[in-house]
Amino acid sequence: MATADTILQAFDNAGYRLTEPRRVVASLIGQQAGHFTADELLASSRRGRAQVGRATVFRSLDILAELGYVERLDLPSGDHAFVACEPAHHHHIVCSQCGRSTDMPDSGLASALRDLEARSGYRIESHRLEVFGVCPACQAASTR
Amino acid sequence: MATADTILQAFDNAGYRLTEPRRVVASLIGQQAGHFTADELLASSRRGRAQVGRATVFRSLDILAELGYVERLDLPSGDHAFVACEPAHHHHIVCSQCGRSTDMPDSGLASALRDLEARSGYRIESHRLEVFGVCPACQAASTR
DNA sequence: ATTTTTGCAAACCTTTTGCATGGAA
DNA sequence: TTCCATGCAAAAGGTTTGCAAAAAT
Repeated sequence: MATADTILQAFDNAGYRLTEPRRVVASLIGQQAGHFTADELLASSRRGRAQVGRATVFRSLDILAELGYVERLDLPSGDHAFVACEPAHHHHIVCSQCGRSTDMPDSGLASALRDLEARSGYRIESHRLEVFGVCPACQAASTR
Repeated sequence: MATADTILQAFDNAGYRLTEPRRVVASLIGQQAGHFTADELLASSRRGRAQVGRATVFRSLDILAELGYVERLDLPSGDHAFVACEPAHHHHIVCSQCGRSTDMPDSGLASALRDLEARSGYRIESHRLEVFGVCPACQAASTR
């Protein structure tokens, strides 16, 4: 998962200026345990001393999503959320209890898609897989 | 894909009353070639003689999504759309040109997920796969 | 008769935008 | 100094809700 530092660097490398609000956003994202909404990020900035405007939060998340350090997630509830992640194609498995997400190994999905491509006749351009479940830690917690 | 009749029956079987607006919505959905938004459905009702209120369109789509005759789709553009479908677990492959969607065979996804479950330690509860590409017909059309 | 459903309009929420000010390079 | 970024507040979508009237059972 991308850390605050990694995210800051990402802004820099992509030619964006390193501003105070962006430092704050980077740090806030680094602190999120699981997925978070734009509003939650905004709220947590308001809880601290370093405040950031609503528009800036959205603008920053936009950029980071573009750069791949954050990914948009559509939760089963219909809410839109984000998770911090590495900028490479991958999928997430999201814990439905704690919201934490793990990058998942491809586990045969790629070959399944090639198979599908051949069978369906579609030329596949992109895909999106979201898996929801209960993570090991939450399973352990509920057994206890 | 669910037809207008199938959808009407679905309302009935689930204990909802068969009203004129619901008939109209069912028929409009039956006419959609590919995916459609709530607003598009509303607009197409306005084009015809049979009008339906905005709220009713949303309420009907809610019910049908619940019953599984329609599925919510998150397009790569970020828009929310729906597609008519059969009420069984399945995935869609959506044409990025014409918007039509086909139910796709499972093609190894299930086993890939079992593998993932074993490897990640998560207890998988649900998943969501959306595949986007160009359908055979649109490929042919662009070659021509 | 009773209960559900509708339609309208207002309320809501989330996200975007215009624009003048402030800050980074 | 120049250009980018911020923050505000307003606008814009899209979706939901309260409520009285209308329709289905």
